[in-house]
Amino acid sequence: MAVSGQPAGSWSEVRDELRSRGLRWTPQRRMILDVLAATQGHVTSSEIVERCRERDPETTPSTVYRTLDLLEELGYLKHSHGADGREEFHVLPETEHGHLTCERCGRSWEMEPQEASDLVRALERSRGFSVDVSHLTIAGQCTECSTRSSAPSRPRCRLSFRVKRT
Amino acid sequence: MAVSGQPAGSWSEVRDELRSRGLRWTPQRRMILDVLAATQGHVTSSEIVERCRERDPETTPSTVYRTLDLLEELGYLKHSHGADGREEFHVLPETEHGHLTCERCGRSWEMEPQEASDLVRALERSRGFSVDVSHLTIAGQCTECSTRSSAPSRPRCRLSFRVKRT
DNA sequence: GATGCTATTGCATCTTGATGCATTTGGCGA
DNA sequence: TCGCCAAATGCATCAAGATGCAATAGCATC
Repeated sequence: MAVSGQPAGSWSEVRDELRSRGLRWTPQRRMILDVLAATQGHVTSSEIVERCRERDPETTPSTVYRTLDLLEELGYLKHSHGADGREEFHVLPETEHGHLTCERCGRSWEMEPQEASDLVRALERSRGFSVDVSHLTIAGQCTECSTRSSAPSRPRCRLSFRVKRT
Repeated sequence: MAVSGQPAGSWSEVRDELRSRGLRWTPQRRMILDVLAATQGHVTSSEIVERCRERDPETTPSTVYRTLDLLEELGYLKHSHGADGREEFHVLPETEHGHLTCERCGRSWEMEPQEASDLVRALERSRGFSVDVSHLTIAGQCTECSTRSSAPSRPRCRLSFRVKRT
């Protein structure tokens, strides 16, 4: 796999890796990579679409989505879920981390892999299941919300999932 | 809160609970509850919409979605995420459980709360965060997929999240 | 039984993406 | 440099929901 810890310069390999797999280096992909290279931390796919549109208003969203999918398959990106619940990409390399989201106030926090390590090990041992921590988003209630009011108030965010149907 | 362990008969309380909160008992809600009462285990919202349509082809999807949201707020339903990744409702009372999903083969398994109890306790202790296990879906790779081929094959399902924007 | 207030419905529209297909175009081989 | 062919793009369309709004209709009261 291509990226395994290099700093941002790794984008320059993408072109070669694509070619070596019989895939193509197109102007659209180049632009999307430029946008990603100028990005750090979390970005939602629609943010990326917007940023591409700033550079080229002709940008087709589906091309962007497909490219993001491809880059994730190749290991240059990872996605998880932001505070607002939408798909969110992590531009690699970045420290792996999961997320906690409060169902009441909607805030979210990053979680070090080690915080979940017991779970990870337990599932590994008992089921041979290896957890993808960076994809993990744990919903629940944060301290503040659980202490603030004990009334069963309405959850502010109802998370739902969608999947790429293949 | 209304439901706290009663068997299916608890649906009959819904009407009264709605009224006591100044909410209304409408034919549409009645039908949706009939559908839910005839349901066990997991159902996706669109399955519920379909079943409602079987009874009354006039059913408006948004009414169903809104009713499901309401019922979840009232504690009669819980949602999480199915193998195909879409929103999935658990008709309560049901044993609380989380889910594991394999990112490669797409299968999923139920997980007893106790399997996650270390994590739950750790987060409770360190952050006061109380995990909503029944909402938890852990992505990763199942034994079979991790042993079957070590090649970094393409993940078959890209999960994404959406949230009710309030 | 009639009335009025307001919760709910139904409709139209929006959003985030996924997908099928015809057309275009990288880029390898000659 | 040219041509070819599969990969990629762009477009149109679909899908699951969310949401704003005007019209409808529960239901508590009289």
